[in-house]
Amino acid sequence: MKEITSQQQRVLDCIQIYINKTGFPPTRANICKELGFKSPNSAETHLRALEKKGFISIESGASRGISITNNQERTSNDNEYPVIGLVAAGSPTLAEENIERKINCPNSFFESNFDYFLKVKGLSMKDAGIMEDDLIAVKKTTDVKNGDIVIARLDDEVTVKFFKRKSSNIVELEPANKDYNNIVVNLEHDELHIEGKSIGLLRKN
Amino acid sequence: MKEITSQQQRVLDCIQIYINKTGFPPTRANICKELGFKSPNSAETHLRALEKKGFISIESGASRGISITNNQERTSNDNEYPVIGLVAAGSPTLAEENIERKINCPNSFFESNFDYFLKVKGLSMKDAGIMEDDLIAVKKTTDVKNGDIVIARLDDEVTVKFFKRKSSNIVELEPANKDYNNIVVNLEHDELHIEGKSIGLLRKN
DNA sequence: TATTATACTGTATATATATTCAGTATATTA
DNA sequence: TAATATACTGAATATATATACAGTATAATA
Repeated sequence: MKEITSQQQRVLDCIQIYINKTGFPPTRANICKELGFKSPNSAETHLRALEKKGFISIESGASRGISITNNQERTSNDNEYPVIGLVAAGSPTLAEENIERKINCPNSFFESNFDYFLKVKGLSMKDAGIMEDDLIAVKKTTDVKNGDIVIARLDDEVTVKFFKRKSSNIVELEPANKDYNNIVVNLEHDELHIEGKSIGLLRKN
Repeated sequence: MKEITSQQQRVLDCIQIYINKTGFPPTRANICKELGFKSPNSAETHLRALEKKGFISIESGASRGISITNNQERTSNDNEYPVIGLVAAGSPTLAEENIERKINCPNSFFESNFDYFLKVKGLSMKDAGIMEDDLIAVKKTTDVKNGDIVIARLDDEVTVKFFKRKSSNIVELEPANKDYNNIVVNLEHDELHIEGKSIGLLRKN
């Protein structure tokens, strides 16, 4: 996010105030009237500058097609949670390219704090009520107990399963669907990375 | 606030969703496209009806000059949604004694507005990923389509099922669990009251 | 029975609006 | 020094949009 000039800030404020007051964004002419400009092109150029700097987005051709972008600063706010979709092999889960979108959600929404939403692929946890495209609230931790629903990484593939420690060296990842088999992991040979555990679920019909 | 018809509700929802998605209200043409109308006047007349009933206000002459009226109910509890547990026979669902607690949640959390969370009892919708003690986000409406997950009241008992209209008089309430049977309702003899439909789900492990 | 509300299609049009082009001027950067 | 960003005025225009008008049809209400 680049620097904003004082005039551009005035225009940005004007847009926000107008939306708060009326429920819809202003036209170029509205902005001119509010700020005392005499040409609609004054507003236009400011809007284009704000768009270029990422403060707003403008839908081409649409009247009043201005929307204020929720920028990174607001995102770092404590209740914008990223939604992680398909995780590219080898890339860290929370890498930029894996973030599908963000969801605003109160911090104390689930029983415990969590770090991101994971979009579920497949039906391997169907009998635990976890369906395709459900969003799992994931808490990043390696402190997992038997019976926890964990997000595990095996050979660059991310999977959601029940966690079951069989012995000091053997861990089983157990699906909740009889069409799938348990994944037996021997920690001596295979690298198992526990990304975190599920502490809740969100579904949008 | 007068009664709203199902079509008017669809238009109102469409406006809210459009605003959530784009940041600004739709034009008449936008609404037509979303809802399949072929004439802009279809949208226009619905908008005028919604305005007359107080659900929206329209600024004359302004493009996209629609704003959704925040009525008293919505204003009083900003985003505190009640959790409804066991519903006492014969009592209205949202009666004080049925409210277990409240959950703070952004208004635009699910795709559409909703009215309360219903705590699920039993496993009759297990194969749809709805488990015991899950919280269903319920939108109060009688405008339901085949395949919708509806909250229905039959003989003072509240149940969550798939909705399936078989004929003008026959409605089937279909569980998502082969251990349960369809409930066939003959509207001539039995009284079926649709409380609303599920628009999302929340689970806390 | 007439009236009103709902729910549409289809056409037409005045005007609201975005957007381009032509200028002027100042300050900053390469 | 040339180029670029900022900050405007003023005029012109294609088109996006609200809105009226003419219909059709059904259901509810007085």
